Amino acid sequence: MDAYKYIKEAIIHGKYEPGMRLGEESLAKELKLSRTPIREAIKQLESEGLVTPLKRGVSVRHFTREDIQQIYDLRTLLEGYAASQAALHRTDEDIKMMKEANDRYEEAINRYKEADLNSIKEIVNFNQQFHEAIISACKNPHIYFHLSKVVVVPLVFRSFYWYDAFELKRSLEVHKTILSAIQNQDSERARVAMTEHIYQGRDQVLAHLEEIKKIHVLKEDTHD
Amino acid sequence: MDAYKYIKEAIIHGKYEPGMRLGEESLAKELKLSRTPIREAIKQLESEGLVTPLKRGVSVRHFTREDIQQIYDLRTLLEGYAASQAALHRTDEDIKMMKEANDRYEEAINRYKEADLNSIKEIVNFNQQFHEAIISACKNPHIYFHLSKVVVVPLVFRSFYWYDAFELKRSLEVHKTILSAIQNQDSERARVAMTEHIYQGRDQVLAHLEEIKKIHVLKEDTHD
DNA sequence: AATTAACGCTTTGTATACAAAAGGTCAATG
DNA sequence: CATTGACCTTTTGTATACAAAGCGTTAATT
Repeated sequence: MDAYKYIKEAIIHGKYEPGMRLGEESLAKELKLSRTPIREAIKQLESEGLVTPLKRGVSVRHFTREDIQQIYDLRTLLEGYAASQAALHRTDEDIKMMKEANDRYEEAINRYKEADLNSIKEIVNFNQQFHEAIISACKNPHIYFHLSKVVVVPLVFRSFYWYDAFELKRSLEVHKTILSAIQNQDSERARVAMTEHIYQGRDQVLAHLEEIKKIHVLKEDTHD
Repeated sequence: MDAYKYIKEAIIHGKYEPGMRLGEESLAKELKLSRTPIREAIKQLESEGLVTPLKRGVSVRHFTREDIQQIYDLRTLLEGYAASQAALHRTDEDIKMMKEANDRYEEAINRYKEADLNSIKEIVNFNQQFHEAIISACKNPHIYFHLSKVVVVPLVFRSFYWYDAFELKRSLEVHKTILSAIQNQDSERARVAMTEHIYQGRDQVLAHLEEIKKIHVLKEDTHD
Protein backbone atom coordinates (compact mmCIF):
# COMPACT_ATOMS: atom_id res chain seq x y z
CA MET A 1 0.00 0.00 0.00
CA ASP A 2 1.03 3.59 -0.58
CA ALA A 3 2.89 4.76 2.51
CA TYR A 4 1.85 8.39 2.18
CA LYS A 5 -1.85 7.62 2.07
CA TYR A 6 -1.62 5.06 4.83
CA ILE A 7 0.15 7.34 7.29
CA LYS A 8 -2.08 10.28 6.45
CA GLU A 9 -5.22 8.21 7.01
CA ALA A 10 -3.78 6.86 10.23
CA ILE A 11 -3.21 10.38 11.49
CA ILE A 12 -6.67 11.56 10.46
CA HIS A 13 -8.36 8.54 12.00
CA GLY A 14 -6.45 9.04 15.21
CA LYS A 15 -4.47 5.83 15.07
CA TYR A 16 -1.36 7.96 15.42
CA GLU A 17 -2.21 10.54 18.03
CA PRO A 18 -0.89 14.11 18.14
CA GLY A 19 2.56 14.28 19.67
CA MET A 20 3.28 10.64 18.90
CA ARG A 21 6.71 10.05 17.47
CA LEU A 22 6.84 8.38 14.05
CA GLY A 23 9.87 6.14 13.82
CA GLU A 24 10.93 5.09 10.36
CA GLU A 25 11.81 1.55 11.34
CA SER A 26 8.53 0.84 13.10
CA LEU A 27 6.49 2.29 10.23
CA ALA A 28 8.53 0.22 7.78
CA LYS A 29 7.78 -2.93 9.73
CA GLU A 30 4.11 -2.03 10.03
CA LEU A 31 3.72 -1.40 6.29
CA LYS A 32 6.10 -4.22 5.29
CA LEU A 33 8.26 -1.83 3.32
CA SER A 34 11.82 -0.64 3.58
CA ARG A 35 12.65 2.72 5.12
CA THR A 36 13.18 4.43 1.76
CA PRO A 37 9.54 4.84 0.69
CA ILE A 38 8.59 5.62 4.29
CA ARG A 39 11.04 8.50 4.38
CA GLU A 40 9.59 9.94 1.18
CA ALA A 41 6.08 9.77 2.59
CA ILE A 42 7.21 11.50 5.77
CA LYS A 43 8.92 14.26 3.80
CA GLN A 44 5.65 14.92 1.97
CA LEU A 45 3.61 14.98 5.17
CA GLU A 46 6.17 17.32 6.65
CA SER A 47 5.85 19.76 3.77
CA GLU A 48 2.07 19.71 4.25
CA GLY A 49 2.43 20.41 7.95
CA LEU A 50 0.76 17.24 9.21
CA VAL A 51 3.90 16.16 11.04
CA THR A 52 6.49 18.39 12.65
CA PRO A 53 10.23 17.80 12.66
CA LEU A 54 11.92 16.88 15.93
CA LYS A 55 15.64 17.03 16.62
CA ARG A 56 15.53 13.51 15.29
CA GLY A 57 12.62 12.26 13.21
CA VAL A 58 9.10 13.65 13.27
CA SER A 59 6.01 13.55 15.42
CA VAL A 60 2.34 13.89 14.61
CA ARG A 61 1.52 17.56 14.75
CA HIS A 62 -0.51 18.85 17.65
CA PHE A 63 -3.03 21.54 16.74
CA THR A 64 -3.91 24.03 19.43
CA ARG A 65 -7.17 25.88 19.80
CA GLU A 66 -5.46 28.90 18.25
CA ASP A 67 -4.41 26.81 15.24
CA ILE A 68 -8.01 25.77 14.73
CA GLN A 69 -9.21 29.36 14.85
CA GLN A 70 -6.59 30.46 12.33
CA ILE A 71 -7.10 27.52 10.03
CA TYR A 72 -10.84 28.09 9.98
CA ASP A 73 -10.30 31.77 9.25
CA LEU A 74 -8.27 30.66 6.26
CA ARG A 75 -10.89 28.19 5.23
CA THR A 76 -13.76 30.70 5.35
CA LEU A 77 -11.67 33.01 3.21
CA LEU A 78 -10.78 30.39 0.61
CA GLU A 79 -14.00 28.46 0.50
CA GLY A 80 -16.13 31.59 0.61
CA TYR A 81 -14.20 32.80 -2.39
CA ALA A 82 -14.60 29.41 -4.06
CA ALA A 83 -18.37 29.61 -3.60
CA SER A 84 -18.54 33.09 -5.07
CA GLN A 85 -16.48 32.06 -8.07
CA ALA A 86 -18.53 28.90 -8.47
CA ALA A 87 -21.63 31.10 -8.74
CA LEU A 88 -19.98 32.99 -11.59
CA HIS A 89 -18.48 30.06 -13.47
CA ARG A 90 -20.69 27.07 -12.76
CA THR A 91 -21.95 24.95 -15.66
CA ASP A 92 -25.08 22.80 -15.66
CA GLU A 93 -22.82 19.83 -15.11
CA ASP A 94 -21.40 21.43 -11.96
CA ILE A 95 -24.91 22.04 -10.63
CA LYS A 96 -25.80 18.40 -11.32
CA MET A 97 -22.79 17.22 -9.29
CA MET A 98 -23.67 19.44 -6.35
CA LYS A 99 -27.31 18.38 -6.40
CA GLU A 100 -26.38 14.72 -6.54
CA ALA A 101 -23.94 14.98 -3.65
CA ASN A 102 -26.38 16.97 -1.57
CA ASP A 103 -29.31 14.64 -2.29
CA ARG A 104 -27.26 11.74 -1.05
CA TYR A 105 -26.23 13.84 1.91
CA GLU A 106 -29.92 14.39 2.68
CA GLU A 107 -30.77 10.70 2.34
CA ALA A 108 -27.91 9.75 4.61
CA ILE A 109 -29.04 12.27 7.21
CA ASN A 110 -32.59 10.91 7.08
CA ARG A 111 -31.28 7.38 7.55
CA TYR A 112 -29.14 8.58 10.44
CA LYS A 113 -29.37 6.76 13.74
CA GLU A 114 -27.66 8.27 16.75
CA ALA A 115 -24.11 7.02 17.32
CA ASP A 116 -24.00 4.75 14.27
CA LEU A 117 -20.43 5.09 13.09
CA ASN A 118 -21.09 3.79 9.60
CA SER A 119 -23.90 6.20 8.88
CA ILE A 120 -21.75 9.05 10.15
CA LYS A 121 -18.93 8.08 7.84
CA GLU A 122 -21.40 8.14 4.98
CA ILE A 123 -22.60 11.60 5.99
CA VAL A 124 -19.06 12.93 6.25
CA ASN A 125 -18.33 11.54 2.81
CA PHE A 126 -21.28 13.12 1.03
CA ASN A 127 -20.64 16.40 2.83
CA GLN A 128 -17.10 16.36 1.46
CA GLN A 129 -18.39 15.51 -2.00
CA PHE A 130 -20.67 18.53 -1.92
CA HIS A 131 -17.91 20.88 -0.89
CA GLU A 132 -15.59 19.44 -3.51
CA ALA A 133 -18.22 19.89 -6.20
CA ILE A 134 -18.31 23.59 -5.36
CA ILE A 135 -14.55 23.96 -5.32
CA SER A 136 -14.37 22.18 -8.64
CA ALA A 137 -17.05 24.50 -10.08
CA CYS A 138 -15.00 27.59 -9.26
CA LYS A 139 -12.58 26.57 -12.03
CA ASN A 140 -9.42 27.42 -10.14
CA PRO A 141 -7.39 24.28 -9.46
CA HIS A 142 -4.95 26.23 -7.30
CA ILE A 143 -7.74 26.94 -4.81
CA TYR A 144 -8.36 23.23 -4.56
CA PHE A 145 -4.68 22.57 -4.06
CA HIS A 146 -4.54 24.80 -1.00
CA LEU A 147 -7.97 24.01 0.38
CA SER A 148 -7.27 20.30 0.38
CA LYS A 149 -4.47 20.94 2.83
CA VAL A 150 -6.56 23.23 4.98
CA VAL A 151 -9.56 20.95 5.19
CA VAL A 152 -7.65 17.98 6.52
CA VAL A 153 -6.82 19.52 9.86
CA PRO A 154 -10.22 19.58 11.57
CA LEU A 155 -10.79 16.00 10.49
CA VAL A 156 -8.20 15.02 13.04
CA PHE A 157 -10.64 16.04 15.73
CA ARG A 158 -13.54 14.09 14.22
CA SER A 159 -15.93 16.72 15.49
CA PHE A 160 -18.51 15.66 12.92
CA TYR A 161 -19.04 12.57 15.00
CA TRP A 162 -20.53 14.78 17.67
CA TYR A 163 -23.17 16.38 15.48
CA ASP A 164 -26.71 15.69 16.59
CA ALA A 165 -29.75 15.37 14.34
CA PHE A 166 -30.62 19.04 14.65
CA GLU A 167 -27.20 20.26 13.62
CA LEU A 168 -27.20 17.92 10.66
CA LYS A 169 -30.55 19.25 9.48
CA ARG A 170 -29.32 22.81 9.83
CA SER A 171 -26.18 21.99 7.88
CA LEU A 172 -28.35 20.48 5.16
CA GLU A 173 -30.49 23.62 4.96
CA VAL A 174 -27.41 25.82 4.55
CA HIS A 175 -26.18 23.52 1.80
CA LYS A 176 -29.45 24.10 -0.01
CA THR A 177 -29.11 27.85 0.39
CA ILE A 178 -25.59 27.77 -1.02
CA LEU A 179 -26.62 25.53 -3.88
CA SER A 180 -29.49 27.76 -4.97
CA ALA A 181 -27.33 30.88 -4.70
CA ILE A 182 -24.77 29.25 -6.99
CA GLN A 183 -27.49 28.10 -9.36
CA ASN A 184 -28.87 31.68 -9.49
CA GLN A 185 -25.35 33.01 -10.03
CA ASP A 186 -25.73 35.15 -6.93
CA SER A 187 -22.05 35.17 -6.06
CA GLU A 188 -22.18 37.40 -3.00
CA ARG A 189 -24.97 35.38 -1.43
CA ALA A 190 -23.06 32.18 -2.14
CA ARG A 191 -19.96 33.61 -0.52
CA VAL A 192 -21.72 34.79 2.61
CA ALA A 193 -23.73 31.60 3.06
CA MET A 194 -20.62 29.48 2.66
CA THR A 195 -18.66 31.67 5.05
CA GLU A 196 -21.38 31.38 7.66
CA HIS A 197 -21.59 27.62 7.10
CA ILE A 198 -17.92 27.20 7.80
CA TYR A 199 -18.02 29.45 10.85
CA GLN A 200 -20.72 27.14 12.20
CA GLY A 201 -18.41 24.24 11.59
CA ARG A 202 -15.67 26.05 13.46
CA ASP A 203 -17.95 26.63 16.43
CA GLN A 204 -18.71 22.91 16.51
CA VAL A 205 -15.06 21.98 16.54
CA LEU A 206 -14.22 24.52 19.22
CA ALA A 207 -17.13 23.41 21.40
CA HIS A 208 -15.99 19.82 20.91
CA LEU A 209 -12.50 20.81 22.02
CA GLU A 210 -13.92 22.36 25.19
CA GLU A 211 -15.72 19.10 25.97
CA ILE A 212 -12.51 17.16 25.54
CA LYS A 213 -10.66 19.57 27.79
CA LYS A 214 -13.29 19.15 30.52
CA ILE A 215 -12.99 15.40 30.34
CA HIS A 216 -9.23 15.68 30.67
CA VAL A 217 -9.59 17.88 33.72
CA LEU A 218 -11.96 15.34 35.26
CA LYS A 219 -9.46 12.56 34.62
CA GLU A 220 -6.69 14.59 36.22
CA ASP A 221 -8.90 15.05 39.29
CA THR A 222 -9.58 11.34 39.68
CA HIS A 223 -5.88 10.61 39.58
CA ASP A 224 -5.26 12.72 42.71
CA MET B 1 24.30 21.59 0.02
CA ASP B 2 20.63 20.95 0.69
CA ALA B 3 19.15 19.37 -2.40
CA TYR B 4 15.66 20.80 -1.89
CA LYS B 5 16.86 24.40 -1.68
CA TYR B 6 19.27 23.97 -4.53
CA ILE B 7 16.72 22.57 -6.97
CA LYS B 8 14.08 25.09 -5.94
CA GLU B 9 16.48 27.99 -6.48
CA ALA B 10 17.55 26.53 -9.79
CA ILE B 11 13.94 26.41 -10.93
CA ILE B 12 13.22 29.95 -9.73
CA HIS B 13 16.36 31.34 -11.33
CA GLY B 14 15.54 29.63 -14.58
CA LYS B 15 18.50 27.29 -14.62
CA TYR B 16 16.02 24.46 -15.01
CA GLU B 17 13.45 25.69 -17.49
CA PRO B 18 9.75 24.80 -17.52
CA GLY B 19 9.12 21.46 -19.15
CA MET B 20 12.68 20.29 -18.55
CA ARG B 21 12.91 16.77 -17.26
CA LEU B 22 14.67 16.33 -13.92
CA GLY B 23 16.55 13.05 -13.88
CA GLU B 24 17.58 11.74 -10.49
CA GLU B 25 20.95 10.49 -11.65
CA SER B 26 21.99 13.73 -13.31
CA LEU B 27 20.89 15.82 -10.31
CA ALA B 28 22.78 13.46 -8.03
CA LYS B 29 25.93 13.92 -10.07
CA GLU B 30 25.47 17.69 -10.20
CA LEU B 31 25.02 17.97 -6.42
CA LYS B 32 27.56 15.27 -5.65
CA LEU B 33 25.01 13.31 -3.64
CA SER B 34 23.40 9.92 -4.01
CA ARG B 35 19.90 9.55 -5.43
CA THR B 36 18.29 9.08 -2.02
CA PRO B 37 18.34 12.71 -0.81
CA ILE B 38 17.56 13.88 -4.34
CA ARG B 39 14.41 11.79 -4.41
CA GLU B 40 13.26 13.27 -1.11
CA ALA B 41 13.78 16.78 -2.41
CA ILE B 42 11.82 15.99 -5.55
CA LYS B 43 8.96 14.53 -3.52
CA GLN B 44 8.75 17.78 -1.57
CA LEU B 45 8.80 19.93 -4.69
CA GLU B 46 6.13 17.72 -6.15
CA SER B 47 3.84 18.20 -3.18
CA GLU B 48 4.32 21.97 -3.54
CA GLY B 49 3.46 21.82 -7.20
CA LEU B 50 6.75 23.18 -8.55
CA VAL B 51 7.39 20.02 -10.52
CA THR B 52 4.81 17.74 -12.10
CA PRO B 53 4.95 13.96 -12.29
CA LEU B 54 5.55 12.31 -15.64
CA LYS B 55 4.94 8.66 -16.48
CA ARG B 56 8.48 8.31 -15.27
CA GLY B 57 10.15 10.96 -13.13
CA VAL B 58 9.18 14.63 -13.01
CA SER B 59 9.59 17.77 -15.06
CA VAL B 60 9.71 21.43 -14.11
CA ARG B 61 6.16 22.68 -14.07
CA HIS B 62 5.04 24.93 -16.85
CA PHE B 63 2.68 27.72 -15.78
CA THR B 64 0.21 28.98 -18.33
CA ARG B 65 -1.26 32.46 -18.52
CA GLU B 66 -4.38 31.04 -16.90
CA ASP B 67 -2.35 29.63 -14.02
CA ILE B 68 -0.87 33.08 -13.43
CA GLN B 69 -4.30 34.68 -13.37
CA GLN B 70 -5.61 32.11 -10.91
CA ILE B 71 -2.56 32.19 -8.69
CA TYR B 72 -2.68 35.97 -8.48
CA ASP B 73 -6.38 35.83 -7.64
CA LEU B 74 -5.41 33.57 -4.77
CA ARG B 75 -2.61 35.86 -3.73
CA THR B 76 -4.78 38.99 -3.66
CA LEU B 77 -7.24 37.12 -1.51
CA LEU B 78 -4.65 35.82 0.95
CA GLU B 79 -2.36 38.79 1.11
CA GLY B 80 -5.22 41.28 1.18
CA TYR B 81 -6.56 39.39 4.17
CA ALA B 82 -3.10 39.34 5.71
CA ALA B 83 -2.85 43.12 5.40
CA SER B 84 -6.26 43.64 7.00
CA GLN B 85 -5.37 41.35 9.88
CA ALA B 86 -1.98 43.00 10.24
CA ALA B 87 -3.78 46.33 10.70
CA LEU B 88 -5.76 44.80 13.55
CA HIS B 89 -2.99 42.89 15.29
CA ARG B 90 0.23 44.79 14.54
CA THR B 91 2.58 45.68 17.39
CA ASP B 92 5.08 48.52 17.43
CA GLU B 93 7.75 45.97 16.70
CA ASP B 94 5.89 44.87 13.54
CA ILE B 95 5.65 48.46 12.35
CA LYS B 96 9.37 48.88 12.93
CA MET B 97 10.15 45.86 10.79
CA MET B 98 7.94 47.09 7.94
CA LYS B 99 9.42 50.58 8.08
CA GLU B 100 12.94 49.23 8.06
CA ALA B 101 12.32 46.95 5.09
CA ASN B 102 10.56 49.67 3.18
CA ASP B 103 13.22 52.29 3.91
CA ARG B 104 15.84 49.96 2.50
CA TYR B 105 13.52 49.29 -0.42
CA GLU B 106 13.39 53.03 -1.04
CA GLU B 107 17.16 53.45 -0.80
CA ALA B 108 17.70 50.58 -3.20
CA ILE B 109 15.26 52.10 -5.68
CA ASN B 110 17.02 55.45 -5.47
CA ARG B 111 20.36 53.76 -6.10
CA TYR B 112 18.83 51.87 -9.02
CA LYS B 113 20.58 52.02 -12.37
CA GLU B 114 18.76 50.61 -15.38
CA ALA B 115 19.58 46.98 -16.14
CA ASP B 116 21.90 46.50 -13.17
CA LEU B 117 21.19 42.94 -12.09
CA ASN B 118 22.67 43.32 -8.63
CA SER B 119 20.63 46.36 -7.72
CA ILE B 120 17.50 44.62 -8.97
CA LYS B 121 18.20 41.61 -6.80
CA GLU B 122 18.52 43.96 -3.87
CA ILE B 123 15.20 45.58 -4.69
CA VAL B 124 13.45 42.23 -5.03
CA ASN B 125 14.88 41.21 -1.68
CA PHE B 126 13.69 44.26 0.26
CA ASN B 127 10.31 44.07 -1.43
CA GLN B 128 9.99 40.52 -0.21
CA GLN B 129 11.09 41.56 3.27
CA PHE B 130 8.35 44.19 3.39
CA HIS B 131 5.66 41.74 2.35
CA GLU B 132 6.91 39.17 4.83
CA ALA B 133 6.86 41.73 7.61
CA ILE B 134 3.15 42.28 6.92
CA ILE B 135 2.36 38.61 6.76
CA SER B 136 4.22 38.10 10.01
CA ALA B 137 2.28 40.97 11.61
CA CYS B 138 -1.06 39.33 10.85
CA LYS B 139 -0.24 36.70 13.47
CA ASN B 140 -1.52 33.73 11.52
CA PRO B 141 1.34 31.38 10.65
CA HIS B 142 -0.94 29.27 8.50
CA ILE B 143 -1.42 32.20 6.13
CA TYR B 144 2.34 32.40 5.77
CA PHE B 145 2.54 28.70 5.12
CA HIS B 146 0.21 28.92 2.13
CA LEU B 147 1.35 32.29 0.84
CA SER B 148 4.95 31.17 0.68
CA LYS B 149 3.90 28.54 -1.84
CA VAL B 150 1.79 30.98 -3.83
CA VAL B 151 4.41 33.70 -4.01
CA VAL B 152 7.09 31.50 -5.52
CA VAL B 153 5.37 30.99 -8.85
CA PRO B 154 5.63 34.44 -10.44
CA LEU B 155 9.29 34.54 -9.46
CA VAL B 156 9.88 31.95 -12.13
CA PHE B 157 9.07 34.59 -14.72
CA ARG B 158 11.41 37.18 -13.17
CA SER B 159 9.03 39.91 -14.25
CA PHE B 160 10.46 42.25 -11.62
CA TYR B 161 13.54 42.51 -13.78
CA TRP B 162 11.45 44.35 -16.33
CA TYR B 163 10.22 47.05 -13.98
CA ASP B 164 11.28 50.54 -15.01
CA ALA B 165 12.03 53.44 -12.66
CA PHE B 166 8.47 54.74 -12.81
CA GLU B 167 6.90 51.43 -11.85
CA LEU B 168 9.32 51.05 -8.98
CA LYS B 169 8.43 54.49 -7.63
CA ARG B 170 4.74 53.73 -7.90
CA SER B 171 5.24 50.42 -6.08
CA LEU B 172 7.09 52.29 -3.35
CA GLU B 173 4.23 54.77 -2.95
CA VAL B 174 1.70 51.96 -2.58
CA HIS B 175 3.92 50.35 0.04
CA LYS B 176 3.81 53.59 1.99
CA THR B 177 0.02 53.73 1.72
CA ILE B 178 -0.27 50.16 2.99
CA LEU B 179 2.17 50.83 5.80
CA SER B 180 0.34 53.89 7.09
CA ALA B 181 -3.03 52.12 6.85
CA ILE B 182 -1.65 49.30 8.99
CA GLN B 183 -0.12 51.78 11.41
CA ASN B 184 -3.49 53.57 11.71
CA GLN B 185 -5.20 50.21 12.18
CA ASP B 186 -7.38 50.93 9.18
CA SER B 187 -7.87 47.32 8.19
CA GLU B 188 -10.17 47.83 5.22
CA ARG B 189 -7.88 50.42 3.67
CA ALA B 190 -4.91 48.13 4.20
CA ARG B 191 -6.74 45.27 2.54
CA VAL B 192 -7.82 47.27 -0.49
CA ALA B 193 -4.42 48.90 -0.99
CA MET B 194 -2.67 45.56 -0.78
CA THR B 195 -5.15 43.96 -3.15
CA GLU B 196 -4.63 46.73 -5.67
CA HIS B 197 -0.86 46.48 -5.24
CA ILE B 198 -0.89 42.81 -6.10
CA TYR B 199 -3.20 43.29 -9.06
CA GLN B 200 -0.65 45.76 -10.41
CA GLY B 201 1.99 43.10 -9.97
CA ARG B 202 -0.19 40.67 -11.87
CA ASP B 203 -0.60 43.11 -14.73
CA GLN B 204 3.17 43.44 -14.93
CA VAL B 205 3.68 39.70 -15.13
CA LEU B 206 0.97 39.26 -17.74
CA ALA B 207 2.34 42.11 -19.85
CA HIS B 208 5.78 40.53 -19.53
CA LEU B 209 4.33 37.22 -20.73
CA GLU B 210 2.86 38.93 -23.78
CA GLU B 211 6.30 40.37 -24.62
CA ILE B 212 7.86 36.96 -24.37
CA LYS B 213 5.18 35.48 -26.60
CA LYS B 214 5.80 38.16 -29.26
CA ILE B 215 9.51 37.41 -29.23
CA HIS B 216 8.78 33.72 -29.67
CA VAL B 217 6.53 34.44 -32.64
CA LEU B 218 9.28 36.54 -34.20
CA LYS B 219 11.76 33.74 -33.73
CA GLU B 220 9.37 31.25 -35.33
CA ASP B 221 9.05 33.58 -38.31
CA THR B 222 12.80 33.85 -38.83
CA HIS B 223 13.11 30.09 -38.86
CA ASP B 224 10.87 29.81 -41.96
C1' DA C 1 7.06 0.04 -46.93
C1' DA C 2 4.61 -0.24 -42.75
C1' DT C 3 3.48 -2.32 -38.57
C1' DT C 4 4.52 -5.02 -34.76
C1' DA C 5 7.18 -7.85 -31.72
C1' DA C 6 11.25 -8.50 -29.19
C1' DC C 7 15.40 -7.19 -27.28
C1' DG C 8 18.33 -4.07 -24.82
C1' DC C 9 19.21 0.19 -22.55
C1' DT C 10 17.94 3.77 -19.48
C1' DT C 11 15.71 5.30 -15.44
C1' DT C 12 12.92 4.82 -11.55
C1' DG C 13 11.34 2.00 -7.25
C1' DT C 14 12.81 -0.65 -3.34
C1' DA C 15 15.91 -2.86 -0.17
C1' DT C 16 19.95 -3.07 2.44
C1' DA C 17 24.34 -1.78 4.25
C1' DC C 18 27.15 1.49 6.31
C1' DA C 19 28.26 6.14 8.47
C1' DA C 20 27.10 9.63 11.64
C1' DA C 21 24.60 11.81 15.13
C1' DA C 22 21.61 11.90 19.07
C1' DG C 23 20.08 10.00 23.48
C1' DG C 24 20.44 7.36 27.49
C1' DT C 25 22.90 4.98 31.14
C1' DC C 26 26.27 4.13 34.36
C1' DA C 27 30.19 5.11 36.76
C1' DA C 28 33.58 8.16 38.56
C1' DT C 29 34.69 12.37 40.78
C1' DG C 30 33.97 16.72 43.14
C1' DC D 1 24.40 13.44 46.43
C1' DA D 2 24.72 15.74 42.30
C1' DT D 3 27.05 16.53 38.10
C1' DT D 4 29.73 15.38 34.28
C1' DG D 5 31.93 12.48 31.02
C1' DA D 6 32.55 8.30 28.44
C1' DC D 7 30.53 4.54 26.27
C1' DC D 8 26.92 2.07 24.29
C1' DT D 9 22.51 1.76 21.98
C1' DT D 10 19.16 3.48 18.96
C1' DT D 11 17.77 6.01 15.05
C1' DT D 12 18.43 8.86 11.28
C1' DG D 13 21.22 10.29 6.91
C1' DT D 14 23.53 8.66 2.83
C1' DA D 15 25.24 5.47 -0.53
C1' DT D 16 24.89 1.52 -3.27
C1' DA D 17 23.05 -2.63 -5.17
C1' DC D 18 19.40 -4.93 -7.19
C1' DA D 19 14.54 -5.40 -9.23
C1' DA D 20 11.14 -3.75 -12.26
C1' DA D 21 9.08 -0.86 -15.47
C1' DG D 22 9.32 2.36 -19.69
C1' DC D 23 11.18 3.63 -23.98
C1' DG D 24 13.53 3.28 -28.12
C1' DT D 25 15.50 0.75 -31.70
C1' DT D 26 15.89 -2.90 -34.76
C1' DA D 27 14.52 -6.69 -37.26
C1' DA D 28 11.17 -9.66 -39.12
C1' DT D 29 6.89 -10.53 -41.30
C1' DT D 30 2.92 -9.27 -43.99
